[in-house]
Amino acid sequence: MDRFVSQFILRLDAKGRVSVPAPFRAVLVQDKSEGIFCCPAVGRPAIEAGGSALLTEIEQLIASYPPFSEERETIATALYGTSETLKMDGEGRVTLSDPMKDHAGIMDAVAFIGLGHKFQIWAPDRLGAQLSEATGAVRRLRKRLGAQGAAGQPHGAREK
Amino acid sequence: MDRFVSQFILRLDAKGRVSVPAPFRAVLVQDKSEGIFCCPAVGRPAIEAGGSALLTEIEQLIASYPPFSEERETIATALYGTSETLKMDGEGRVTLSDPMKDHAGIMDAVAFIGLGHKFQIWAPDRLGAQLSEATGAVRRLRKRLGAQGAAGQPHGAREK
DNA sequence: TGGGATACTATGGGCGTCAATGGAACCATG
DNA sequence: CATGGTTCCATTGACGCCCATAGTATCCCA
Repeated sequence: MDRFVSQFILRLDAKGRVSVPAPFRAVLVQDKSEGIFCCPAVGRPAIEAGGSALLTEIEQLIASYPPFSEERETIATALYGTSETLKMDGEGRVTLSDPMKDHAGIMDAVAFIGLGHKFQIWAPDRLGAQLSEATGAVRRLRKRLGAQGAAGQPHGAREK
Repeated sequence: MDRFVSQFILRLDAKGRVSVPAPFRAVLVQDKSEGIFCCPAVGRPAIEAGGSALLTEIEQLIASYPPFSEERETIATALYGTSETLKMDGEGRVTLSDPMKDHAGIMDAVAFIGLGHKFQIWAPDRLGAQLSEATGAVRRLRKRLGAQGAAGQPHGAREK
């Protein structure tokens, strides 16, 4: 298990703490991540979170812009400036900051959803809407790829 | 034996567990899969399941989109987010999650159907309708091809 | 070729462990 | 002294793990 998969709904307790799903913790420890790196998701009411893999991805995104360029400064500020590193307590719980909860619209429960090398944190009801929209997009994608008929896979699958 | 073939009807016990067919388990162990990776089939009341081959397939699809792109986020959310890795107990049984059972309409029994490098899990009654439809599709396909070859899996066999 | 023994699969149930959650004690800080 | 944050402990409920049973197919040997 070296990827973040599946989704989990967890509740916040009275002190605003929430348990990180055990499978996710397992991925993080083998990633050698002390804490959880996270930042607001651009264009979505969600929080990007993950270990060093996510950090590397962000670094590469920033590095793709020329040094000292306007865009690079803007991107770097938006991502690094709003990011935080949460640390887990002995029971594997973290406390989300108010700006984060505000960005995602999180009240008393959160949904963790795995995205492979990273994961996102949503307000459960908003994630539901996003998910149905996303599955619809995948269905359209499959149709466009010509994978319709009996149980084919999305890419290829031509009889010869 | 390195492919999933044939179909099996198994019952769920009181705790919601179901035995994975022994022939399928044999394929999974030589695939070095810890658990069974599975996700809802798009557009069908069924569950896609398999080992690392299925995971690789999804991974490649997602990797074909640039990081942080809108499409990639959407696809990853729909595929990774709705998937899970079931792990088998000592007797080769797994427990399907409620969302999965709900998606496939599974109540007290399931049908495993082999699809080569992966397999699907259906509610037995719904699979019957799907199968007759599929055989009809194959018949039409053969007619078009001149009624020779291509009588096997709908998505073509992979040479190894 | 037939009968018995054997191996294995599917299924049922009990028990222990771990994760999620709540709450209390303890330290730092103003 | 008050307050907020952090660490530690306790409960409960689910899940994983183990053993038991039955039915079936296979194999071996007479």
